[in-house]
Amino acid sequence: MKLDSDFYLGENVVEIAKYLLGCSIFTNTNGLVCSALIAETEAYAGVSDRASHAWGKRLTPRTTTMYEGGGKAYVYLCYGVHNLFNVVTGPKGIPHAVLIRGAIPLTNLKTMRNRLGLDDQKKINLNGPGKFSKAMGIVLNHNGIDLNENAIWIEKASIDSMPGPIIQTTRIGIDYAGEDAKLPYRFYIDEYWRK
DNA sequence: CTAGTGATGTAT
DNA sequence: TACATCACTAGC
Repeated sequence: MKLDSDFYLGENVVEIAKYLLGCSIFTNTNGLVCSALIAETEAYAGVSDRASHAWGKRLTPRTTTMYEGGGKAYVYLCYGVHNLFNVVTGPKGIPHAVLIRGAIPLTNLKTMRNRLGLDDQKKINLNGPGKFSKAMGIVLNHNGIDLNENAIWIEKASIDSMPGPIIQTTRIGIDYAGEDAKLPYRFYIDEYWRK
């Protein structure tokens, strides 16, 4: 069952980032459906968070999606190479987002291997936001799409996919954010990887 | 450790 | 119109 559309409208982006751990994310790209279990997330807390693209109420062509209200996909190109996927959360006008940083492959591993250029036997590692998006077939065109539709969606964790201990720590790759780089807005499921 | 990548934002 | 920057990854 897809997450309720009201869920994405929640005010507390940090709580949402944590809750998304253990949920399943699905993509249907060019008719190829893949799914993975969300194992690592980061919260970006809107206008007051120096690490956020929307810091200081910045509203640009790129960040418009973040202001459109929870339940949208915010996808942007990082380092000219990687399509990073975020879940927009919060009420309309509040540009909160959760970056999906890592996942465990669940279904259609063959398609993921093809997209990653891996051999048949090789283990698929989605331990990084760029790799996650690449394997799932998420590209810039997905920016702004509705997560209640059928291109990308998230389902609630089932009882038997409930994760073990969750680690809460600082975010990656945001040294430019000054004091806000110390905020404990990153979450991951301990048993899947440690970094 | 370092190079590569190109859209995006900000300043001319 | 120009230029610096970047929520990363692969390969030493």
